[in-house]
Amino acid sequence: MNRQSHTTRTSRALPIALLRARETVMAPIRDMLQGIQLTEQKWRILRVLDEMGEVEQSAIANEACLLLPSLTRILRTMESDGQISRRQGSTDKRRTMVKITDEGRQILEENLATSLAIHNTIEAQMGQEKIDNLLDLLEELQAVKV
Amino acid sequence: MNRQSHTTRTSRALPIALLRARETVMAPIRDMLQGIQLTEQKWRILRVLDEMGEVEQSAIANEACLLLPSLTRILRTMESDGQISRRQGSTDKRRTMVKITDEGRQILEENLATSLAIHNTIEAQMGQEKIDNLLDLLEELQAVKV
DNA sequence: CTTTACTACTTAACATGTTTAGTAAAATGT
DNA sequence: ACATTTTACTAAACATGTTAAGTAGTAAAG
Repeated sequence: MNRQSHTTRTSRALPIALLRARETVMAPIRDMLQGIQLTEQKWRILRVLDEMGEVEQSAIANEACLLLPSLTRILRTMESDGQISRRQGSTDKRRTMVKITDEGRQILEENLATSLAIHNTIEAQMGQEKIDNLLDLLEELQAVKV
Repeated sequence: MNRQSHTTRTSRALPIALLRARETVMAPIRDMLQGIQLTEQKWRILRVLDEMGEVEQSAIANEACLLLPSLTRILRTMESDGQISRRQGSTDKRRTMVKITDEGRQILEENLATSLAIHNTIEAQMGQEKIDNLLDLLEELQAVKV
């Protein structure tokens, strides 16, 4: 009995395929981030905050794919590093409202060129059409109810 | 000046889009794994070993997207739990050859049905054609040189 | 109005991710 | 043969992932 008789090849299993593809894309981004003392997670948080404005932590957790316990710790250091600011919610005092600071926004701007260059390298090899197609499929997969 | 003027929307950024899609797919798989005291990483290792037979650790790390230091620790507990076995390489004594045990294979077999059911749920909602298309694009992205 | 549930976090503990440094074996250069 | 470099890991330190438990504020039910 063949080894693959009872499971799908890992290269055709969605979770592993998504992970491997992501590793390819992240490798050069991680190189960029190492130069500016920022982790992948902090970069994601800055981008989400830049996009969403002032939001509560649960919203960041959802958008940036982080669990609240991780977020609590990460935001603590980002606040003391001056990249984000926090305040208690005015109507609902359970909530902590977070926004990006000018310093945080500056980090994004300083690394925009590198970030775009990485994206362009990938696009040059796969073609814009396929990238768009892939992004559409990923958005659709993300919306599936499981 | 609009907030999105200098960056791509995060939903159209490959790293975040890949991560979010993966979270959707992994959620029910994590539920399954919690019932059998197995982490996502150990599940991935078992699947890779089942597919590849006896291989060195570096090969597992590549295929399962784990770094060697993580793998060292994880395999230590998997060995003591009887899910894998290790031996020193015969020709090259630097290598550690790893293979899945019958007990490890049994874990895969016991959870195959659940794993397939999850895949089928997703396929039912997106359609097989789109899933195949997505997997093709992911394999292609994975092969890009960055 | 009070009790009960629920929500938005925080804390703690342990597993894994990630980087740097170290070790032993193998390959390479001279 | 010898020194040098490379390879395949392992160890340690710190950040993050993940689960379970706890806290305070809010909403719902009676």
